[in-house]
Amino acid sequence: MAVTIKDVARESGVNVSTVSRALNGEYGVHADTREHVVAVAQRLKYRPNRVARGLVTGRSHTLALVVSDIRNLFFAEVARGAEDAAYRAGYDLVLCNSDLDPEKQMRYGQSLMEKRVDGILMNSVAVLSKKQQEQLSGLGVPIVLLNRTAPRGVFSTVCADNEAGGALAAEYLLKLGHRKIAHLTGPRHHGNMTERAKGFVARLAAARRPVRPVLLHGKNNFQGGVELAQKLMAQHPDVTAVFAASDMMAFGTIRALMEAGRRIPEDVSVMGFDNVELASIVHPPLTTIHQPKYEIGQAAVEILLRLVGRGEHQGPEHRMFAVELVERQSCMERKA
Amino acid sequence: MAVTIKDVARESGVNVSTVSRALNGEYGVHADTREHVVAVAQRLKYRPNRVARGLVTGRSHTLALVVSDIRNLFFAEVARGAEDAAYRAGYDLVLCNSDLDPEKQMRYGQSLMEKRVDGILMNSVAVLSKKQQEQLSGLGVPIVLLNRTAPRGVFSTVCADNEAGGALAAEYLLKLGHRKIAHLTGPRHHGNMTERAKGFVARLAAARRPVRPVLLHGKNNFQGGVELAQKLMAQHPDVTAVFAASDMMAFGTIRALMEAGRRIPEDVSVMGFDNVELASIVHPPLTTIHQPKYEIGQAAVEILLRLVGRGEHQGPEHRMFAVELVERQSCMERKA
DNA sequence: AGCCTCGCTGCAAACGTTTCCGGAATTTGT
DNA sequence: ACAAATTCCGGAAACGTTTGCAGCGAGGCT
Repeated sequence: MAVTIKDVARESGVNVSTVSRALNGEYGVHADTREHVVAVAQRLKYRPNRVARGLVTGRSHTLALVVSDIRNLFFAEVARGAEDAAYRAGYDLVLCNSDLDPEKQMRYGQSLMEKRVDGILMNSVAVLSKKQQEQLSGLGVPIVLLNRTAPRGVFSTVCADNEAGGALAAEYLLKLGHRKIAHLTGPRHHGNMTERAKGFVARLAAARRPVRPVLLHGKNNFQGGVELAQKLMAQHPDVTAVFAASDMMAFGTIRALMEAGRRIPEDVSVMGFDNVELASIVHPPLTTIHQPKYEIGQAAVEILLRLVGRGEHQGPEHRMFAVELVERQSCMERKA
Repeated sequence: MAVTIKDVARESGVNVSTVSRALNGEYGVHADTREHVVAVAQRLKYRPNRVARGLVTGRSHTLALVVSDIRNLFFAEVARGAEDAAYRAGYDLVLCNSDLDPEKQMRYGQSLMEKRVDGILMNSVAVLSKKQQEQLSGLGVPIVLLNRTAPRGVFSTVCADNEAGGALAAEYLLKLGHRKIAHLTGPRHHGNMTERAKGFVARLAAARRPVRPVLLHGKNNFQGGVELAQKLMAQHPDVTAVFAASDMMAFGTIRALMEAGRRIPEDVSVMGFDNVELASIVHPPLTTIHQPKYEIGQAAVEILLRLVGRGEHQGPEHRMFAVELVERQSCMERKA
């Protein structure tokens, strides 16, 4: 059915090896024959079978992206950055949704291994046991993580400066005069969010008049924000500012607060983290910490590509992106 | 390095063909030997090389999803549905972002072909020329489209009942007593949106007192909504209701209208289409037409799987999902 | 003029599977 | 007990490439 390299060889009167060399731009083939061969190949509409090629070369020219859920705006943005970079390099990207389920994550690892993907881009290995992590790193395929909680030295990482972001938020809220402050964050041991919390409380503690925020853990999505905000109002009705660990959580808290009759930002200031597109759309427009999501995805595959380039993965690489505060209308000075 | 089927064969004292049969659950191998072989395979942690398998079977157990942009919430949701279905069937999904660029779309087609993907899930072929469409369908791989504008009989399709959705919107606005109505839609010849418009104007025309809406074309995103709304206010300041062809466009129009001092829904009612998660989050919560995005993705790969099952693609399949109106707070009765 | 080198090409092995085919061993039928 | 049918297994080809090796002719060097 499909036209193979043999057809091209027969049609152009040379050996398949010559065809291969001619088409792959290798040295050692006469200009004339090369020209002739490519002409024939074009005429026959020859398309090399990459599966066969992969079998002998050992590379599949495929990368994988394992995230918890592509519907999460953050990951969608990362995915786009990653895919663009992969496309430019002639690689393609298989998408996996793990829901942070350890079992699913390991199954993906195995399956991707069997497919001989050249590299894996992974959300996080925080939910995995030490043994599972070793199993993953022992797969022999370079892995870059989107946070840096993992044991250094084994996985590469690329992420935003979450800790600095948390500090930025703290500074801003402090500057506005807030003293009763809450931080609503994701599950315990969530890599990136843990760092945000760390930077946040550290900076608050380092203030001239230190403040200790109330800290609540919950789900990292809209509903989680709603629930935590309700809990917060019940337990600490006097807080005047809340920093949510993601924009989606911030949207949820805003919703819950407004439904309870609080005005944003007059009664309580709310900050997010991520700066997803909707942060500027929603009302009130959300003050948040921007992290370069697209660039993170892009950088991750660049690292991956470099790693597959030099065969046995040498030292892992690490890259961290700066974050910045983007001020909108969800925060204001504490009323005197 | 990696353990192959030969290692398993040697270690368990049988031929590779027997190992293959034992592991793949084929008939014709004694229960005892099978048991022994799988035990050895497990001990050696044997993982079959799917590339090699793919070479001989001709199937890669890989599907592809090509959408314009995964950051579009609609596609993210579709992608998740598709990936879940693929995962269950042991397939994986490669992600492609076409930006609706014809050249990029064709390059993806070629590349996916070379990788021998078993099926392709594609956003739309509306931007492709007739010749390009034929080229795609001639690739020999089943393709299912996410709209039904394509020449029937060649591609399979799955989509929501866009036309009915448009009609639903019209009915609702009519019921609320609106007479000055606008429809803000995407580019001309955008498959799904064209149908929405069709259903919308048809239903308005069929009313007891027919109304002819003003129709504006623009970009299908937030910014497009903003621009069209501004244009609308300049040209037709008297409209009391606008139906945007997507939620993102609706968000944009709401933003533009509010910035111009119009109140939603008191001064003008706004409807969307899609019912993305944020439709309920935003203020005011958006009245919109719900379409089952996750299920669409899911159904699409189910069709694909069926198609690859029966070798030469028989007749293409078509599937259409019902839509429904979800009423929130962005619309109200026209003031008397 | 002979030898070496070098550029070009063909041959064949290899990558790791699946699967067709045939043979041996075992069971069934009469 | 013998032919026939059946079950189980090994040999080998095939899938479509890449690539190491060797051959061969031509040209440059001494």
